[in-house]
Amino acid sequence: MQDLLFDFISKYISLTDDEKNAILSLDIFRSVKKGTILLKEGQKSKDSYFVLQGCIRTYYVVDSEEKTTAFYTEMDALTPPCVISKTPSEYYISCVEDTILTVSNSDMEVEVNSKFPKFDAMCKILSEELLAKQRIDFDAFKTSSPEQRYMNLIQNRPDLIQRVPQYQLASYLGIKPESLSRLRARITQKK
Amino acid sequence: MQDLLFDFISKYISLTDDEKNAILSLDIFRSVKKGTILLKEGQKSKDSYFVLQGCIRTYYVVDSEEKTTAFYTEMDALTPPCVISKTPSEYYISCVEDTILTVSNSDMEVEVNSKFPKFDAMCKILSEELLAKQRIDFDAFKTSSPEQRYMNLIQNRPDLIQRVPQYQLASYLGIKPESLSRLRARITQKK
DNA sequence: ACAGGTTCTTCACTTAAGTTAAGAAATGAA
DNA sequence: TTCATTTCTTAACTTAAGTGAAGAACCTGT
Repeated sequence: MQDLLFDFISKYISLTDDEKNAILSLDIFRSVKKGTILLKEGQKSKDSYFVLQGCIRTYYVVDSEEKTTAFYTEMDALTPPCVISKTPSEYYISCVEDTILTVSNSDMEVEVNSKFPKFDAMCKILSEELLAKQRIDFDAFKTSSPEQRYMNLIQNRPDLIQRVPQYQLASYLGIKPESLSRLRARITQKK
Repeated sequence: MQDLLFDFISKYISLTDDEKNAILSLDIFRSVKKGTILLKEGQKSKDSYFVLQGCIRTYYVVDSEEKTTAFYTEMDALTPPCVISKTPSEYYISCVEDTILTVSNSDMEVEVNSKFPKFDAMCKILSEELLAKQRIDFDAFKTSSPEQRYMNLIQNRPDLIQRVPQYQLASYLGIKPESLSRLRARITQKK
């Protein structure tokens, strides 16, 4: 399992065995059951996540309605905004499937980064890449209709459509579950 | 003018006079006229921008129609995704108003960052903060209707409504200019 | 001040999303 | 397996956004 993490890291920096052992000694691997809530609205947290297997989602509760804003699957990293801003979380994080992930808190990261400067360099590159990637996702969302967004999803993350409930997908696409249902019917008609 | 830049930097790190002079010697300040296009679709670029005064916008051209996705005003930093991915730009950047900004290319940054490690640290913090901020903006966009988005804009960036043409604001809100016009009429009715 | 262009608003009409409600299908636990 | 709960679909109706077209308001440069 940890090989998945090291494979990912090796795309950015190369680690010595010593460094790998230092990471392993942190005991950051966790296995969590479907439905587990990792973070609640109002909670403070210093934890960042990296998904090795499975799927987690972030959602807000507005007027007692869930609004899913993101899904994180294999090789996705998530540092909740509340960790950066040091304020209570605005949203929930829960497991869509049984999931294996790493949990690292920001104190640990400060320590590892000061011991291994190249790890710090990797984090910088990673967050710059994520910033650019997220910007492009945001732009694509803004400039397209719900139907186009759904088509994009089929193209770019076809697995999500299978592994995630429709009502969660709907708010991820910025619409209601009924609209997603209709939209899907419309598309299969066209073919 | 440069004081604005140093005031901004001082929120993150403190600079010695030597360091300030090193930055000034890079000759990064530019004054650009309204309408100037800083980056075109298809171009490659290594330039990042920091707006000291004025306003610039990013937009895509889809079916010969402009889709504005972001506005950058005083104290906003912009590193286009194409600089990170090292691929041709997908979008345009142009000046909404006469604007004073800094232009720094990624080679320069590598050099400055290796000379002044604390500058590198600032960049890391900045991109993490921007990532979190942008995530929150994206979530807010997804979970609200065009009307709510417009109300949010009045709250959070009232200046934009004054200084930016309506048709650019419309696509920024994810709708057509005609819809924005109606939406505004609807709101003034309600009051 | 004027002409030409750009930008904004309005209208009538079309299309799609929101809402409410009901029932079908799938899932999970006992 | 069965029952209860959750999730998904369908339908009728309401509301708002997209479209096409026209004219008003507003710059901007000469």
